[in-house]
Amino acid sequence: MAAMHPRTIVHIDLDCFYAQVEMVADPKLKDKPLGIQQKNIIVTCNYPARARGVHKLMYINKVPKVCPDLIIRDGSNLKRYREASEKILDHLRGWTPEVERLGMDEFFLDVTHMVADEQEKMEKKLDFVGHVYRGETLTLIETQTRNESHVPSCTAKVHHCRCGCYQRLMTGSHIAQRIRTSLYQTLGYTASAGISVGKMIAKLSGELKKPNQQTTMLPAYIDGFLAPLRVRKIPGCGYSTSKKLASLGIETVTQLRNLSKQKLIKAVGAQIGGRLHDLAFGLDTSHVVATVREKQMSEEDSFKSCTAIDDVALRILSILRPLLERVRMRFQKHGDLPSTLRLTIRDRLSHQKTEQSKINTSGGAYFTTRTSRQTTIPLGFFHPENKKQEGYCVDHLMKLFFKMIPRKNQRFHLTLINVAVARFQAFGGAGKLGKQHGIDSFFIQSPTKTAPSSEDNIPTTRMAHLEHVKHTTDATRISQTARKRKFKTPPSFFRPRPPVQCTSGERAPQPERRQPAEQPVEPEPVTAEEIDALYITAARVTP
DNA sequence: CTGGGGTCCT
DNA sequence: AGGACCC
Repeated sequence: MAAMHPRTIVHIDLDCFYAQVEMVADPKLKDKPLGIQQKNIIVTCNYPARARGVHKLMYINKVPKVCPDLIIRDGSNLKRYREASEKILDHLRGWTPEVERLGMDEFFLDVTHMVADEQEKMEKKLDFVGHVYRGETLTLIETQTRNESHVPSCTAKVHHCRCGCYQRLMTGSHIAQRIRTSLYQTLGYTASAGISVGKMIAKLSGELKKPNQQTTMLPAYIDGFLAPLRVRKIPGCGYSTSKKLASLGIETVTQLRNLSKQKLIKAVGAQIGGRLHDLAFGLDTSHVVATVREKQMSEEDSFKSCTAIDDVALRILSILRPLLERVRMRFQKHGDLPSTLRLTIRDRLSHQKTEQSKINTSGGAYFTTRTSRQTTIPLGFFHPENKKQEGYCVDHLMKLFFKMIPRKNQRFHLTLINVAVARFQAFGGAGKLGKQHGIDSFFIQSPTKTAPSSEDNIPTTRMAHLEHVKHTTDATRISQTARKRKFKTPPSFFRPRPPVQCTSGERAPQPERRQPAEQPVEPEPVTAEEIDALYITAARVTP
């Protein structure tokens, strides 16, 4: 008979990740209260700081009261955190290829095979290592069983699962311990872990004892553990879903269990409803999906106010540069390039009206909603040898911006700008080939365009102008100088060779998804008239 | 007066 | 393109 709980899943959660990265880099910080700041917020902090009352997502102005000597590090540049996360991911993959990353600091490992291997080769473990949920009960039962004395029937029932999961989880707890130890010894990071028979329950188990500890959850205790939890604790049941459930009078898992699947699905949709119903009973068959590369890359910046076009362009530029750098690094490593470029904004003015309706319908705090526009771009566009990509990108992004803020006179009040690239595809086989064959061989002139003129330098010129704008505030004067400038033919764009072959062999076959208009349409850079209009608008909008 | 990322579903 | 979720 097939085992009822065949898998062993380990969830690894790095302790206060950003803070730990800083502490590993600078051990002096280790025992002092440390907070990581982004904008006006302490996004995370180490445990000494937590002992003083600092917590995640705490406003910076609250800090002096609770912890005046908090050491603060700036966390707005995520580079080192990304790198640390990659190292950790690689390290974990050394133990098993079945590693799924969630965010930067959480990892699911399916260690079923490791457990099986170990059980074949070695003596079976006789004890758990680390915490076991309700382990006292367990010890009591074992002692009593050994002594053949009376075992209360209800308790005995509880830990009795004959499918073999008890032994597997015992082995799993040792594997988790070894992984955590090696993580600490090789990279210096501590983590908490949860060990159980499914992803959700492993994740929830790991939260029971932190930091730098681990907890195993035996199937017999799952139902009892889940019963009193708020539904909001269930991964996948977020703010919105839990509000919907609350409106039905459902706040705990027990209440959720008493709602029919039909009603649940009606309330929150088939996907989430179905999942949630199962999860309420601890039933979780979702697989650990090995993490491959990111499917999109983005950079964003938030701020109090951005109301002028020039400001938009400059902010876009400053976001764009590190993003392009990341695209280059990825291309060097994996030989793929993105073919989608997206601009996202948060505009106070344009969604002010919806704010009211949002409050009315959802009855809660409004979330400033984001608006985005995206465009397809020829694959070769992002090739490192395309020296003008920075300027071209600003062109595209400004066009996308004007799709969202269309009217010349329309005022706007941005509080966030995000630039993203997506739809990565293999380009030219590999990053290095470019040099061997001469980079020109990777580009073909777009057939929709006439040959590039020698004055194909508009973006560069305009970029220089943008840099100039940075040091001046007289928008009117800018608009006049801009108008005098003669803009010529739009720049040419590149197309890659006929596709070489996607390297995504490792991915499971996907349901056939139609690519939107694969022909890389001419991206249409901003025209001279539009640029003029842009500056005129800037002049009007600027106070 | 919630950061700066990401994923998948509708 | 937006919504909801995760960290």
